[in-house]
This record gives sequence, structure tokens and C-alpha cells, in this order.
Amino acid sequence: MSQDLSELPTTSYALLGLLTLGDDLTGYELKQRADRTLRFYWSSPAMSQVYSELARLAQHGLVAARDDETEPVRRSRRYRLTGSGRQALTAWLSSTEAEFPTLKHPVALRLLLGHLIDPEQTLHLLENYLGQLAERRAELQQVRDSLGEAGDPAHATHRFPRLVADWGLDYYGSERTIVDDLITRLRNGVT
Amino acid sequence: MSQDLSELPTTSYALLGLLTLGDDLTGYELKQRADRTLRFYWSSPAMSQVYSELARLAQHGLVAARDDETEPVRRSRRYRLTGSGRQALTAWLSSTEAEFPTLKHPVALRLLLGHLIDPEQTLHLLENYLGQLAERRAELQQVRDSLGEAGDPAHATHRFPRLVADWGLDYYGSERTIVDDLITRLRNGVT
DNA sequence: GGAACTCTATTCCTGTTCGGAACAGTACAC
DNA sequence: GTGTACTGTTCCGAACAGGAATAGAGTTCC
Repeated sequence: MSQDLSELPTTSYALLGLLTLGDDLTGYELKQRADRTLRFYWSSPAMSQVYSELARLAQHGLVAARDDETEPVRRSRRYRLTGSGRQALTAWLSSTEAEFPTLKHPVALRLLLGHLIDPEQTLHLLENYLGQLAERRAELQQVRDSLGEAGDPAHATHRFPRLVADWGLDYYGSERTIVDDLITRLRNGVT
Repeated sequence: MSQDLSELPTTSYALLGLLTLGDDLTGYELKQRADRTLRFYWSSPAMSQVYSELARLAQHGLVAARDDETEPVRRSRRYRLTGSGRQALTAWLSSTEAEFPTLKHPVALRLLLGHLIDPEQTLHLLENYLGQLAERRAELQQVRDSLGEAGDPAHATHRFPRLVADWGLDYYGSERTIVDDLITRLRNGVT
């Protein structure tokens, strides 16, 4: 119930967002959901962070914990979004500006230091990256496929996840093209 | 002189890389250099982190500190890369695999939660992002311009920074195209 | 000449975030 | 029935970010 709104980091709201589907999840399940969707646009928070975040959100009354008593021995808590949780989330969405994306690109960083390494190794670096990229893209494509097609009324709720997934796929595609070109430039010895 | 190599986080090596140009810098200057170049591909470390990182690198003998004694009162330390620093950097580059890039995209995150916000606000979000993107791109273009043209022997050392800057520019360009398309899709009400 | 301001330079503190280890129960295969 | 994988949670330490505090040096400008 606390009204400390906008005091929370973005990750808190990302997790709240994952709970807007109405079901109640354990920390473990929430982490899985994050790995499945959030990971592509926002780094999936660490296990430990999911739990500490849930504890804090519960303290603020934005999620409600329910002890799973099916087994008395088994300690397992399920969390669901509360009314004020949903309210805090929409307030955050409409009242704050989105920051510019942050990119940590180890491949670009290494290419930047290309003068320190063997040219062959640089090429290997980029080709290896192309491989990883294809893998990632395939994973995201699977997610995208599960969201149904545009115009399908059965998946109308998936409209925005679909848009974002398409964004991600296009991004991976453009990254592929760019790296392909870089490899060509390097092979041709263009300085 | 310590041989704990590959025990350091990536940021340490990023900073070492910024010192490969041969000059010796203060923490402050190093942060400025990071803001100018590193920022586009790797989040520029916080001021505080630059200093603590330099202290650690000095402890490991990878950089050498020199007290600036021009003014006895003024405390100011300049750091330069040592031989073992350069060695550690090249060893890291050739012995470890590059991880996959990490993206934290607040705009994509908010679009994902589009069902919670007013459609007009979503459009505003994306258009605002286009503006920020254009700014960023212009900043990077300036950096790119300062690196000279391909084939120019005066800027042969800038070859790799140039490649990476072009990568960044292409990335910003593709991001613009994608967001333009998303805006069109949203306006046309395609689900 | 001094007041206000900006820039260089460093340190400290707090909070966020990540990754892994540890622990424990459950389910399934072999 | 024994290993092995999966579910579920907690704790710890390190990495990382951001801002406040401090302080001298240079510039502006009235």
C-alpha cells in the first residue's frame, strides 16, 4: 500500500509486468517466464534477484504472497499482482520517460582492440558470433511462433508481445547483415 | 606482475584497452575517453568504478601509477599500461570466448506492456525514442568522422575503431527503420 | 578585485545486479 | 533403490551505477 511510487528500479516493474497475466507464480516460475520472454529485451534477472525483488514488492503491497500449504513441510510461496501493484505499474508506465537502451557488446569491444590480435582470430570471433546469433534468433522465433498470427482473435492479447518479438527478430537479422559485411571488409583488407 | 590472469571482469580489460594508445591518463581523463568511445558498445563505467578499477589494476601490476608532482598540494595520479598489462590484455583476447551481447531496452520493455497503456502514449514513446536515436547517431557520427577515411594512411591505426563505429551507425540505422515500421503497424491498427 | 561558475580530480557511500554455492524435496529413469 | 534432473529457496560476495562531498584551478563578468 505504500505510496513510494517511482522509487523502484526498472527491473521491479519488469517483474510486475510479467505478473499482469493474472496467474500467481513462485519465484522459480517467474524466473522461467523471464528467461523465456524478458531475456531478449531486458536481461533476465538472476534467481537471487527475483526472490529479493519479490520480497520487496510484497513489502510494498504490490504483490501478495500466498503460502502453498499443500505440503506442510514444503516451503513454497506463490505471488500474484495486487490492485495497487497494477496501479503502480501503469503509473510508472505513463509518468516516467523511457531511458535510452544500454548495450554491452563484448564482440564489438574485442573488434575495437583488433590491432592487438591476429587477423584470423578476429574473423573467427565474428564468425562465432554469427553462429550464436543464429541460435538466439531461432530461440526467439520459437517464442514468436507461439504468439500466433496477426488478426487471429484467439491471440489478441499477444499483440504487443508479438510486436516486440518481431522487433527482436529484425534486430538479429540486421545484426547478421552488418557482421557479414564486416567480415567481407576484413577479408578484402579494406582498412 | 601477478599471474591471476582471466580473473578480472570484462570492464577491467575494456579499460586496459583504452590505455593501449601509449599515453598515460588520470582516472578523470580515462573516464572521458570511455564516454567518448566505449559508451556506444559497452556501457561507460561509473566514475567511481574507473578509480577502483585502476587501483586494482595497479595492484596487479597491469598499470603503473605515477604521482603527478608538478604541484605538491595537488594530488593527481597518472596511469599507463605496463608490459604485463599489455600481455594480460592480449592473453585475455586470444584465450577467452566472447559472450553474447546484453541488451537492456526500456523502450521494448514498455512496448511489451502496451496493453496497459493508452495507444497514443505508446506512439509517443516510440517517436520519442526515434528522437533520442537520431541524437545518439549524430554523436557517434562525429566520433566516426574524427577517425578518418578508409585508405588514409595517416589514420591506419584507427582501422578497427572505424569498423566498430560503422557497426554502431548501421545498428542505429536499422533500429530507426524497425521503429518506423512498428509505428506504421500501430497506426494502421494491425494487431 | 572578488563572486559565481565550470572544469579537473578523487573518494566515499548506498543501492542494484549478477553468479554461484548450498540446501532440500520431488519425480523419473534405469 | 539409486542416481539424476528438476523444482524451490536462501545466502554470500563481487561487480556495477549514481550521487554526494571535497577541493584546487581556471574563466567570466560585473
